[in-house]
Amino acid sequence: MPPAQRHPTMADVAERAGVSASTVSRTLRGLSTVSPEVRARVERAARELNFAVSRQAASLVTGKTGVVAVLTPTLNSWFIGSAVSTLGPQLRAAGMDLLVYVTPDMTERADFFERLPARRNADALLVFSFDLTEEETARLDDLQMPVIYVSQHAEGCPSVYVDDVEGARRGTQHLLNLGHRRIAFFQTIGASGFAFSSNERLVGYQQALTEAGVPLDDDLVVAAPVADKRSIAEAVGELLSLRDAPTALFAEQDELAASVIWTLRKSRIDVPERLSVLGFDDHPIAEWSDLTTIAQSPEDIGRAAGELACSLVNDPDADPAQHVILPTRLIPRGSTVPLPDGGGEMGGGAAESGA
Amino acid sequence: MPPAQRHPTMADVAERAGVSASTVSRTLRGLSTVSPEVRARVERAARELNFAVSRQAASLVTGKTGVVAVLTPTLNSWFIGSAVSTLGPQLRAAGMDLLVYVTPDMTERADFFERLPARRNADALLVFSFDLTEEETARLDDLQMPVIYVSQHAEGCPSVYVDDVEGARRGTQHLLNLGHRRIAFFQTIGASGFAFSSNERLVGYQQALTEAGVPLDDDLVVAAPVADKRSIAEAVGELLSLRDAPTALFAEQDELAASVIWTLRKSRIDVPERLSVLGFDDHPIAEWSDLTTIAQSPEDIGRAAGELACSLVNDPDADPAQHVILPTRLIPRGSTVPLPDGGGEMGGGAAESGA
DNA sequence: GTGAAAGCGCTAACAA
DNA sequence: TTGTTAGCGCTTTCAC
Repeated sequence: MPPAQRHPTMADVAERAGVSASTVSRTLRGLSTVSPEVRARVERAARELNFAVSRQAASLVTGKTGVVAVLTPTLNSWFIGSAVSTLGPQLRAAGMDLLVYVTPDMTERADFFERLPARRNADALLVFSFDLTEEETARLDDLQMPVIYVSQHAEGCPSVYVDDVEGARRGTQHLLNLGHRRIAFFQTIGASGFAFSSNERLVGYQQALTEAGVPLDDDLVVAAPVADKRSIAEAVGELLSLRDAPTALFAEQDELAASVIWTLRKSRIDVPERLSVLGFDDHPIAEWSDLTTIAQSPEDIGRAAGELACSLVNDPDADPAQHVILPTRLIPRGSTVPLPDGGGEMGGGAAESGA
Repeated sequence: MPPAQRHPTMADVAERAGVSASTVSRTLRGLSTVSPEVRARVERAARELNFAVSRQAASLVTGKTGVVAVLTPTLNSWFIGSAVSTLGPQLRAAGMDLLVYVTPDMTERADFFERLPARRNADALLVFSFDLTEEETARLDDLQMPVIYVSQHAEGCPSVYVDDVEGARRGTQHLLNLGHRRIAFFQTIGASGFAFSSNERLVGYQQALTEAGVPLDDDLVVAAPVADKRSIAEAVGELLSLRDAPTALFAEQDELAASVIWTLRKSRIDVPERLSVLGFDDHPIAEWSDLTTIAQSPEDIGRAAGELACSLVNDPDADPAQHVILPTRLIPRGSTVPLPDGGGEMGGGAAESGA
């Protein structure tokens, strides 16, 4: 019987089952080279002793830690929270643990990059931080382990992200199909570095307009910080006072779109009657605000990232620069309506409503 | 020079610095028994080799993993996300890593409790899951490591939570001070198990009424699931159609309060003119909705939990059943106003507005 | 199919 | 102040 105040070891289990430690190890790892009866004895002994394998000891000899690390500025975000919440069970199913490095400000981040604690304590790193400097990225390149970029494209590195261009294109087409021709685009400024998606979405918007033969107009592209209601109100005001004011507005994110709607309603400007508003993300606020939006699924992204991590860790000849690009999906809600005099849906509309 | 495709070990550093591995170990752990010059040599060698200590190997001999684990049903929640986001840096500062076990559904949770992977892979466990069964709690009691309950009271175990009774009492007093006498209380049903807080808040509400000599009225206490707008609307409808309808409503959580406001406004019932609404939590939606609320700080809770964990791990004679009870704070906003004919603030009001 | 022995990278006790 | 030695709990040859 093992000492009371200590965790039982394989030796304890071995003794109890009347076998050697090697056999216990083989049994518990499910190697088939163990006879059924011995296996049963070992499993019973392990259960009775409440034995759990020590990752620490195992990793010392295998060289694998059984841990996937996540680097993120925060967990308090719809997107990241959802993605990581999916990631956890996903990794667990593959027998891996999830270690989280939260670096809300520059101090913590600098510390992380200086010590890079992940390097010895994880088999792979998922990067949820969007605004890394070149220097930081370079540091990660030396990491001797798979580094996967989430929700951002990283040249030469594995990454997982949604097709922002295509999503924004489809969203803009939806507005075009509703008869809108003067469509504004509202960007965010200085967000926590979603810059990659931001640009892509603008590109998709421009593509759709160009394809439809609608001229681009710089006056229709405005920007403000998501949290700054004042700037948002001003930008919206400027748009509406244009000689040829927009009849629809595509906000780069749902939170921004919701702010716009809130601003407009406060000024007694009806949405969607006076201005159709389209968002991006399908953030919970979109449903609350009855906002038409282009949905991305953080859960799918988390799952894909987890799969990618596992495959890169376990399969030595997995493509080390694999990109997983996930689709988006238009969710029509009440904030976008046909342009009154414009003629309503002009084809393609029926297909969309299935979403 | 160490082989290319492998992490350098202490032996590599030792060789490079011309000392023994023990000296490297001592240096890197900051033990003072190392001469300044040797220390400098070792540190330089370690830096040049890009060396990081392997927790796995160290823990094998020290018996400590350097890891604090968190058990949570999700990370996609304002409260948990904020708390864990604070916890991360906090632990990092104490040299510990943060491991997260996410168990969104019963399957994962059953698996967690069956294997209890935390037992060999962490020094302490923070429990963010609220609705554990007795059996599960018992299992955690055997865990041979500090288990800290967050946002819930656990008899005989260390825990961290806010003073819900006092918060609700103060909130109710705020409404009483505004002249309200018919004050409804809106509970949530079958939430992910915030049952502990829920009951406490009801108690605080009742206490305040009783102290003020206002009779309790069961008709004024209603309940609905947070997400079920239909039930919420019905419950509110019933309240307003009472012969002696309430003039104020205290919703147990901000999200519920926001739903109530939304419902009322939709039915053209003015808030706060017709009904003052008070929430609890200071969830971001409270600011959005201009909701008076009783704030709790998930950041403070996370921080306190981290401190508690560290002290229990490092200080063998720390009180093993310490409770940290944090205060709440009333945040007056636009959703609560004096009762028109009731006479307005009746003292104590000035003190509150400082919040 | 099973056991014995070596050793993963580190720290702790002891010796110098 | 520093080096030597032993060993943490496990996996992995290699015999049998």
